[in-house]
Amino acid sequence: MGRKRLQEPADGRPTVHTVAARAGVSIASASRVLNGVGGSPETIRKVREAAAEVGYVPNAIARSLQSQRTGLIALAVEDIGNPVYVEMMRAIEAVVASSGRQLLVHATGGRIDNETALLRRLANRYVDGMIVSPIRITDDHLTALVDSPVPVVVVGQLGADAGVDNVRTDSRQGVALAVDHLVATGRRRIGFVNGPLDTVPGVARDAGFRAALAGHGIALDEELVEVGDFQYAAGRAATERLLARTDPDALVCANDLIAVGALHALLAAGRRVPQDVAVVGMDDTELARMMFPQLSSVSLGSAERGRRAAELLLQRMADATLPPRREQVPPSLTVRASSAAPLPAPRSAAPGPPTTHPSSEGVTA
Amino acid sequence: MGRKRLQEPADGRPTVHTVAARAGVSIASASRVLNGVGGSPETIRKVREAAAEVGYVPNAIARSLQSQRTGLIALAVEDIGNPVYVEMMRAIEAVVASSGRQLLVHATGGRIDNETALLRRLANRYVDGMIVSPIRITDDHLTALVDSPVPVVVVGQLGADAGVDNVRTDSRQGVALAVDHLVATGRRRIGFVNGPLDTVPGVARDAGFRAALAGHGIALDEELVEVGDFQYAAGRAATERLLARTDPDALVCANDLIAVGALHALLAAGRRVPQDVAVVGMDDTELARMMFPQLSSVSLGSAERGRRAAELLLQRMADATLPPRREQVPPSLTVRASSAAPLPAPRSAAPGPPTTHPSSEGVTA
DNA sequence: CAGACTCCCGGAAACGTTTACAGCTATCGG
DNA sequence: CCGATAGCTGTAAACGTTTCCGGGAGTCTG
Repeated sequence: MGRKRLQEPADGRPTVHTVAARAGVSIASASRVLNGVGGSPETIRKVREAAAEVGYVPNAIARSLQSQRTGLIALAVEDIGNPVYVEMMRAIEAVVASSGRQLLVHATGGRIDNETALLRRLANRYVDGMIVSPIRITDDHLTALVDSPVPVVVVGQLGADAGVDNVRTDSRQGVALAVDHLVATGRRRIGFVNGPLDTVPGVARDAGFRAALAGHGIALDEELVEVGDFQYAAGRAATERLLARTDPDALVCANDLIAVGALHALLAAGRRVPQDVAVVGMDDTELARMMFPQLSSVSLGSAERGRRAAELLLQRMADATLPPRREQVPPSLTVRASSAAPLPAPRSAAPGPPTTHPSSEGVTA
Repeated sequence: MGRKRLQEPADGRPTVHTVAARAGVSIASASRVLNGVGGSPETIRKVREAAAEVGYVPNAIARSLQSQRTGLIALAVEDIGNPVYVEMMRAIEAVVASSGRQLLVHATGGRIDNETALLRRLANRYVDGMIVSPIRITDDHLTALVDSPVPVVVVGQLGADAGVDNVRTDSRQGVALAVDHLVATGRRRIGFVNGPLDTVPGVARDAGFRAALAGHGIALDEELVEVGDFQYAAGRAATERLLARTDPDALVCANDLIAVGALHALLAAGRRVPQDVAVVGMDDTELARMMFPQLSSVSLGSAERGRRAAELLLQRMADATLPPRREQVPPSLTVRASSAAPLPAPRSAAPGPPTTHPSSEGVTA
């Protein structure tokens, strides 16, 4: 029997050639048996035996090169420490798993170059598709998205002309829901703790806050606005700065992490929540329910956005010729103890539970 | 010019053949230029031009098949919603990134089959190495670990004979630190809210708790022990059950998520923390500092374990012949407001900050 | 000016798998 | 008893890249 190539690679790991040689059959037969397609009983026995003896395990890279698919899907988010991305990830994971694929997550740490590098690297066929949720978007970035070799779906705001599938929400309206609720329950000195203004969500929420106040005919006192990043520590520090110079009766926070920081700062400063200051967070993550008192929060439908993004991606992977699609998930407010109505003359419905009973499940607006 | 193969694959994406043909050079030259090694100025120009014109992007899978490496490292954890894994991930990420590789995370959801499947799939060369932190370990699992085609490092308890690199802590001693502290500050009816007893950390912490109490000559009242899973909701529910039947003056919790649940249940039941009940968490995550009052917590050095695991992995990837190594990171206790000494006659040092000043940074034991 | 050396290039093999194709044997139907 | 057919097998090509090797052209040295 003339062997045309090395049976055992330097690596030492067996290949299909090793198995075939040992079983005394061709690599084609070996491959067929190993894939469970075809083969006579005798061949099957021999190949199985040989494979077991040498401890054969197929090389997925080689298989992928041949089949042009890896069965892997990637999700890139900036901060995996933010529970909102965890919820999104879980929703995506469910869809992805049900399609028989596996999900891999990468945290970009908000470093834009990192995210672009990831796109260029992973998307070069290591994964069959990708979902990214950027908070900053540059042109370079957008280019990388558009001519990615594999399908990409974006979760977040993106221009209609971007030519990329995307699922977004309306966080301006989300902020408006919070403001409306606070105004309706008698609050007037409403503060706002936002994330960075060089991020897409940051500017949207800022605009939403200003518009909502104006809509109620309330003049905005700039002292009531603070900016940090989207983290707990920044939210706490920003709130401390804000409290040092003025006296709000409510705080709208640009996400739940910030809201938790604000709550901490308020309680540490001796303010009662919600009696003295009402707090409303955003994203409606598990964290909001974990606090005491539980935090009211505006849901931006992250799980739903994740689910839809995953579905869009699977569809596009099945048919690359689909036109770019945009979907939108509406925000909704869940009122909990941190903003239950304490001030005189709450005109709206939603009487809310007594603030001393924080285990209430909240009232969705 | 005789073209021997299809220049444009059905896929439509350009390959190095496309570029070479367009530039009028061989694929060898094209490849060299694209990798920045060799080539005359003229050739370089032509190839670069051709590549840009057709929008060439290299196929990483094919490259990996040739080079036998992907530059990717995977981390598998059970619950990415638990901040302890986020911290571990950040530490790992830092090491991995500094080696020029990229980290991918996979959440197994604690489903053991899922984790094994991941091992068998990813480890088949999609990644160059893998760090896993399982909470349940079966024989099947262990087998998959041991004869994985790529290096694997385990974060967590593993028998010395397992033959796999691993980094672990001593969570029995961790629980002991918490109990010692509580006893030293005058607590006697110390409760314990644990995770499932079919997990490795679950049994270790249970054993640690019993041993520590015995060490202080305190008889264990079984009514003071509750079990749930390692999540917030379970911690809260377990604490509610516990409070319904008995009356602890302190609670040790098997992780921070449980501790947060316990804190919520205590406050909702009208107990003062720490005056009526002291609370100590475990893992010392960011969450502990976010609470009000801030939670005392036993650090199990997750960041450090992550860092070391990553280093072990990189070493093994460089030299597969290394003998299996085991490293251990000691636990340490950080005392914060939730267990500051309120009961009479605290014999130990660590006077602790007044409980009304929760922004203290804590005292490390 | 001859020989040695450098540089660049193209052909071809290799990475490990799947699969189209053709040939062979054995069985079946007429 | 012979031709068709079904099932199995092996050869070889293909996936897209990198890289070894030999040859040719140009440059430098003596």
